[in-house]
Amino acid sequence: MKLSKKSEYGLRALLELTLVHGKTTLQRHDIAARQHIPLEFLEQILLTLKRAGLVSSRRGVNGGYVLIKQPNEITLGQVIRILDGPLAPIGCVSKTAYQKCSDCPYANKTRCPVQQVMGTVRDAIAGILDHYSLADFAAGSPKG
Amino acid sequence: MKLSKKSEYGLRALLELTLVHGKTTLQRHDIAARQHIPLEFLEQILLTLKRAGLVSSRRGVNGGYVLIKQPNEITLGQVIRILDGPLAPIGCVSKTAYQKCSDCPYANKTRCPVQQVMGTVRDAIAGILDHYSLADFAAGSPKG
DNA sequence: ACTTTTGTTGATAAACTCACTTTACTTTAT
DNA sequence: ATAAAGTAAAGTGAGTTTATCAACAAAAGT
Repeated sequence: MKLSKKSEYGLRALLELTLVHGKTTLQRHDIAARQHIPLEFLEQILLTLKRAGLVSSRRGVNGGYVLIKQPNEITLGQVIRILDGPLAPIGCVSKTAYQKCSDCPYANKTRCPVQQVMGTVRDAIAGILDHYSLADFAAGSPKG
Repeated sequence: MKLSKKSEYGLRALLELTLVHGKTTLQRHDIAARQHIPLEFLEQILLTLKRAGLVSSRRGVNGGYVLIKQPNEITLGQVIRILDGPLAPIGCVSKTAYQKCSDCPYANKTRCPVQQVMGTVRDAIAGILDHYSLADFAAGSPKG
């Protein structure tokens, strides 16, 4: 049940971009310095976020990164799915990346107890993370 | 945000023990066969559960494993913590195994946004898993 | 006593993932 | 041209996951 460093750094990076959204761009090393993220690892993460369409960048001397969408249009759930994969604790309860369990004795039959509980866990996690936007995140609001 | 095979197998094994609780004991290979768990891996898991005081075992010809506590006294949260460690997505929001983040720019200062959200996620997960007992699990009830 | 059936323990290991690092570009502004 | 920036892919070392194997220890039945 763990969040990877990759996702954590990704969220922190997007937080910084949210704080300057509409005002200026931020360069890799600015983000890295402000959030204590290893520079080269951060590059990788920003690149993934770029491919996913969350940020855009400009090369060259006065380049840097900017958010491509409005902060209230990006949820933490989206970000974590991009960087870490599905939120669900187990493939057979994922809604965005369902995978049937190959060797489960309950597979395709009556409903599996594990599937049942983990389904509610998934819904709880997604319920929070998919309703919590970058805007909420930056504001530090306790609930989405 | 993933559940390990170890925990999944552990839950499935305890499920079988719950189903026969008070009636009979179950041997390793019975559990393994019923839930499609690799036998030697299962041994390891049962041993961990034994050390944690959830099950006991008897050797010899009519030996096997039994639950040591009542099924409604064991929660899925306990089991997963034993086999997988803390439920919290990140060390600094764990209640059973807190660890302060070493290199977070918000460490010890004002409350960290990441910590804030992940705290609510932890509470949601623990809220489900710590109120869902093996008895509920075996009954297949949709809510704990 | 002896043998069989079982559980216990520790060592080993393949496969994979995580968290970076390195290297080699390409683009842009001046 | 050149220096500052981002792009891209591959490499790496440590650790975790998911097992497997073999030797050992205890209990039951004969």
